[in-house]
Amino acid sequence: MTVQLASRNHPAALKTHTAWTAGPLGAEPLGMAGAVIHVREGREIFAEGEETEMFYKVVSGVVRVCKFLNDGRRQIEAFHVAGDIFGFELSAAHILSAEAVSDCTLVSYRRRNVEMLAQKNHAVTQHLFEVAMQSLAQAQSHSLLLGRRGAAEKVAGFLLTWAAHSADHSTIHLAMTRQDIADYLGLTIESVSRSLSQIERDGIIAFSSVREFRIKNIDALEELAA
Amino acid sequence: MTVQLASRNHPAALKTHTAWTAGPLGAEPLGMAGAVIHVREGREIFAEGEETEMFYKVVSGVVRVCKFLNDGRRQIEAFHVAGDIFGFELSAAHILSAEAVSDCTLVSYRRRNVEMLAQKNHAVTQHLFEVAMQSLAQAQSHSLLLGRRGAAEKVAGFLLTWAAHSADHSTIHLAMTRQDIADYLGLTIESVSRSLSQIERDGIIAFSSVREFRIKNIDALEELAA
DNA sequence: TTTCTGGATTGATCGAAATCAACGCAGCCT
DNA sequence: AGGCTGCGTTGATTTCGATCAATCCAGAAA
Repeated sequence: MTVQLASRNHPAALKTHTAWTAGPLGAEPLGMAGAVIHVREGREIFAEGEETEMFYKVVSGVVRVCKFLNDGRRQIEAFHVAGDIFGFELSAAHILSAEAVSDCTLVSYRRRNVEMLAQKNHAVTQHLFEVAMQSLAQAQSHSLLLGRRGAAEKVAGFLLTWAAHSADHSTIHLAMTRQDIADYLGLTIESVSRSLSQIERDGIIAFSSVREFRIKNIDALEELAA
Repeated sequence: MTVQLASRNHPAALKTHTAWTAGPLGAEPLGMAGAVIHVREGREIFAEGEETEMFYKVVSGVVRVCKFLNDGRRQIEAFHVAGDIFGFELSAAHILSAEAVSDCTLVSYRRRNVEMLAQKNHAVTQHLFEVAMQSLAQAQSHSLLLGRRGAAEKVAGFLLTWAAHSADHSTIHLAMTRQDIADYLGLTIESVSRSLSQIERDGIIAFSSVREFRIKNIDALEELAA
C-alpha cells in the first residue's frame, strides 16, 4: 500500500472548530481531518481482525469490502465508489476486509480523531449519522438482492444498481471481474457469465467489450430484476 | 401515561404527548418522546411506501420487517426483539413494511420530534448514531447469512443468532413460523423443515414442541453454520 | 510476429433445493 | 366427540445452478 502522506495527520483535527471546508459541496465536515493515500489494484486496504483505527473515503477508483469464509469462499459485502465511506465500525476490530478493485485514491481518517471531533462538533456527529444510515440502506438492499431467487434476477439487479452509481448512463464500465460479481451475488462465475450472455442475447444489454456495456432496454432489465 | 390503542395501529400515535415510559433502562435518551402502543399478532405496523413519520422500539414481542416482491414472494429483512429499534430511515417513504410476528408492545416515536431533539441534544444524536450502526451490523450479518451455500448452513446460522437473542439459553422459543424463517433465509418452507429435521436427527438440537427447542451440541451447530 | 497467461465463455453432467403432492398433527369450533 | 383448518413434515420428481472440463480471447511478454 502506497501511503502518500499528502497532508498532515492528527494535530490538524484538534484545532478544527467549525470546519469551514469550502468543498464543492459546502458540507464536508471531515474534510481537513484526513490524509490522502493511493492503493493499487488488488492491494489490501485493511484486513478482517485488524483494529478499526482508520476508516476511509473513496476519492476515485472502486473498493470491495469482503469476508473470507473458512471454506475458502469469499463473500463481497459491498463495492464502494467515489464519495462512499467504508471501514467504519463500532467494534474494536474489523469484521470485514477491504481491497482495491482498481487503482484507488482514498482519504484515510483516524477514528479517534474523528470521534473527538464529533464530541465537540455537532455537525460531525450528524454527518457520521447520515453516513451510517447510507451504509445501512445499502446493506439492506444487498440483502434484498441476495434473497432473490434466480441468477438472472440477481445479475439484472446488480447491473441496475451499478448503472445508477455510474456517472455516464450511456456506456457503463464494470470495474470488477466476473468473479467479483459472483462473490457479491452468491453465485459462481459461470452462472454470472451465463446470465450476462443470456441478457445480452435477449437484446436487453450490449457489451462493447467484456467490461463495457450499454443498456438497450431498461424496462426489460427492471422487469428481470423483479 | 400509556396510550393503549389495541385495535388501530399508526393513527393511534397521533395523540402522543410525552408518555413517561419508565423503561427498564434508566438512561434512555429517547425515553420521554414516545407513546406505547400494542399490536396484535399478524397486524401491520407500517407498510412499504408509507411516509416515514414514525419509528418504533420493541418493548416485548417480535416484529418482522419485510418486502413484498411483485411476484408475490416475501423477503424478511430482519426480526426485531425487545430493545431493537426499527422503521428508522433517511428516506421520506418506508422501503420495507413491518408486521407483528407475535403480540407486541412497542414505543412509537415521531421522527420530527426526535430530529428536533437531536438538534439540541448531542446525546440523542449520539444515540441515534449507535442505533444506526447496530442496524448496519445486523444487516451485514444477514447478508453474510444469505450468501452461505447450503440450506442447513443457513438454518444453523439462523438458530445460533436467534438463540443469542433469546434470554433463556436452555430452551429456545421460535416466535415465528417456518414460512417466516424460510422468507428470512431465502429458502422454501420445505427446505427449512427438512434442514431442521436433519439437524435434529443428527442430535444437534432437540424439539420439545414445534416452536420450542434445545441446543444439545452447540459446537456441532457452529460447525454446521461454518 | 508468436507464445503465454489469466479472465471469460460455453458445454456436459451432477446435485441440492424447488416444486408438486400427500399426509400428520394440534388447536379450535360446533 | 367429530370434523375443520392451518401449519408442519415427508416423499417423489423436476429444475436450476454448481461443478467439471474444454475452449476462446485479449493483452503482455518473448
